[in-house]
Amino acid sequence: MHETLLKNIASFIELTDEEKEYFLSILRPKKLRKRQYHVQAGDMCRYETYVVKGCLRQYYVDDEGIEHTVSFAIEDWWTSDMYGLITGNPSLTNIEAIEDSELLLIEKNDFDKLVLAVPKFERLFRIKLQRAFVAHQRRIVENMSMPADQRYLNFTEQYPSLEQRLPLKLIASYLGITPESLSRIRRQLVKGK
Amino acid sequence: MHETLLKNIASFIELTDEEKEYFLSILRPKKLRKRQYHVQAGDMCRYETYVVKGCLRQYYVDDEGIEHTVSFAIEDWWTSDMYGLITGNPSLTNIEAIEDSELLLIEKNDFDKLVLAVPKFERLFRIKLQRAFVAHQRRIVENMSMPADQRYLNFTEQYPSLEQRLPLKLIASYLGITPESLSRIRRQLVKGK
DNA sequence: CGTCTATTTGAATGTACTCAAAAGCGGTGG
DNA sequence: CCACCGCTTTTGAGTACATTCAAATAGACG
Repeated sequence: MHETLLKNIASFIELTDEEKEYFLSILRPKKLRKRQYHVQAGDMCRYETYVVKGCLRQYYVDDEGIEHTVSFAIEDWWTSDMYGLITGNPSLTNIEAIEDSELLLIEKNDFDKLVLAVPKFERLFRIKLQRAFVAHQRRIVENMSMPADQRYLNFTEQYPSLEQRLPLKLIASYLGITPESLSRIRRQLVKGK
Repeated sequence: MHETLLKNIASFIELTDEEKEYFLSILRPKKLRKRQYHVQAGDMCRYETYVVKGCLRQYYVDDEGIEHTVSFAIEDWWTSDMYGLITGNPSLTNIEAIEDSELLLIEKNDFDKLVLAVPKFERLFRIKLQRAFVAHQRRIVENMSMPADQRYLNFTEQYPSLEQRLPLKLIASYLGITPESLSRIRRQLVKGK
């Protein structure tokens, strides 16, 4: 059960059978239908989420009602409303299923106990956060330094599987452009070939 | 010695005297003159950096030679080229002193030993990285959803001390706009009052 | 099949950019 | 202490990329 998750973890830290069992015991499964919310802005989000199957999208809705995609999460990725999780405040973002999805949740309380009991998990998440840190910085710099067409090309290179699975509209909202613009960019790229 | 740093740490974790001593023993002081590089793109950056005094700027230079400020670090902040640090590859960014500065460095090797020996430090950095994660997401969303003038206002609210200390040019390169644009934005804001 | 949403296309608009030049400011050396 | 030099900031004019608004087309789903 949950081999992919354990394998993922094993690439960072080595666990005893006992620790594995403990870890697995705090996971709570959850299923979502396409278009269903996992977290809504205003909710208390008190868990980390691991995606077993499917695809989630985290997005922020601005004052004008425009959706800005913060992140996607597909199989073997983690997601959460980190803001809500660490501050205890209501979430600022929505997380919804783009496809029928199967998740594993770790409640904040269980998470806190886990990392205290088994510091290797503290390590695991520290390392994962460092990687996210780098990815975030990269995204920030790319958004500042590159025109939209190049950002789109980077996206398709970096996440080819996402490119396939996602509607244009959502990719546009991740890249920070309008669907119309992305449509035009794609046309130009096809023509250019 | 290094009371501010210890106080900062104490707000996250409690250390024994022995642990404090161990921690302090691995810190390496470094002084920089204004305009001096701390890290240059292409260097191996093998340390975390804590700013005792002064101000650093981390920036990326794109293909067209334009500088994009990734982060600032003033007193009691940490900085590093996280990419170089975790991959072992040469840095992609430059870190330079904007003012005469005093730093404390933790070598990667020492850091790795530290967090293994004292998991509380693993915890400390995990928590700090979570906060950085939230700050990064916020910056990404703001860059996507707000016009430049509002982003500037947010910056002045969020970092009033930085606003005072930094030349316009550097703030512009952090906000992802040209110095000319920021100059015009400031004029508009003064007029608007 | 019909409805609803996503995508494409067009035309007009706007925000921020580039290029160029002037004014302001700070540091350095005579 | 002042004059000069270099860098920063301001201002102007023209431009470009992406946007908005509107409408047509295509696709998905019941």
